Amino acid sequence: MEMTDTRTAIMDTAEELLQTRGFNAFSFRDLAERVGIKSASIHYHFPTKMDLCRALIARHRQRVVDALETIDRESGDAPAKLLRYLGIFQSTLETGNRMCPSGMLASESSTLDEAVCTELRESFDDHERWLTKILKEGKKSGDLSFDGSPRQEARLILSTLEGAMLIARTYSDPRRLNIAGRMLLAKLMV
Amino acid sequence: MEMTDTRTAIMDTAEELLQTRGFNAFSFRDLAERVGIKSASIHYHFPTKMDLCRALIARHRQRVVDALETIDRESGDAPAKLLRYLGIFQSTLETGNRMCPSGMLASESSTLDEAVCTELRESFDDHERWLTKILKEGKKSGDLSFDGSPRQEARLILSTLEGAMLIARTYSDPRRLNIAGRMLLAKLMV
DNA sequence: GACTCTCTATCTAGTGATAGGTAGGCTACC
DNA sequence: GGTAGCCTACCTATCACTAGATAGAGAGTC
Repeated sequence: MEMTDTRTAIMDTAEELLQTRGFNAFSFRDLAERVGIKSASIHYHFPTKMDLCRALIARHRQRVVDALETIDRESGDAPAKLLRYLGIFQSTLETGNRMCPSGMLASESSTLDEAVCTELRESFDDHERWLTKILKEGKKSGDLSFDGSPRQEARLILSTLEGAMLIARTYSDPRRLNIAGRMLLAKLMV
Repeated sequence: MEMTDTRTAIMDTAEELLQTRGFNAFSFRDLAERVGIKSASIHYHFPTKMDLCRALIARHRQRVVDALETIDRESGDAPAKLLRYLGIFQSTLETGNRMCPSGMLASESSTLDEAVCTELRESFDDHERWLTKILKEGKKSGDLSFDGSPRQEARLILSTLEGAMLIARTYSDPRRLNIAGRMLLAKLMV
């Protein structure tokens, strides 16, 4: 019907395939069959597969930024915010054993456009900036305690969660991520 | 099967391509051109691509197990062993921005054989077993200190290193892994 | 109301390139 | 003379992508 509906359906389906299979492991035909159109029609909305990739990562970034702002607005102290942050990763993994889109693209980064890689790094930077802010906040208020710099601790948290997702997915066991997340949080609240 | 020179050359080249591009992002033709033979000849040594994948992961597992045994034999206390363990990951990343083979396959696991997935999980189990042993050892001797169970701490360490590799690779910056590794170690020696 | 023109969103049909894999032949060594 | 190792030549399937046609909606003109 409307351009927006189909475009959104393509992106939603592509995002699911990206998160479950990887960007190089689904074709425009896979996508088209699921959406219920022909593969040629996808090219009308996204001229090349890289255009689709750019759109996916841009939308994902925006959603993450929005989610983090919501956490800032609705949650209380730093530990509460971090707990909700963990929740994002957990619910991703629990929804069809999906990997974080950024993490998946990171593993395929050598096969992607430079423009996509830049956007991908900025996606990780979004997480890093927010975590750094929360860690500073928590240290100042005395709710969190850690030895490294907030920026380095932020990177460590993100690395751990991405790695835990990657491995938990291999075992199809979301509890692995859950336990890793809770341990991570416990170490910050000693 | 004999380990002829060609077979080894195929595996070495395939391993490099697996670690840099991913298993689904290189073809038998890519492989053949680099080795200096025709793609049909690769099928003589490895009938299918999955056979090649199985051989790669089996060899990788053996090498990891051997490397860990060497560390056990040559290194002193638990912190020294963990430091050398980190060195394995760092040198992998510093050699052409390579990802750990297991980590790369993990991201592609949904496109792999069940047999390969099983071997992949066992590969992670190898790390987990060794780390668990070292952590128990270090706790007993007082060289290491941590709150979680040795097994859970082992999983956390492996997750962090895999995730840090994944992200460091995206930035082409091995120092990110180095810093993550050193922070991880520092937290165990408080 | 009927006409034309344009735009959107899709289709059919096909491109050249490349994927993994196969059949059968050549050559050198035991 | 059998076999190991590699070759040429080819297969079928699929890839991202394109050209050109078509149906429908909307706007403006008469």
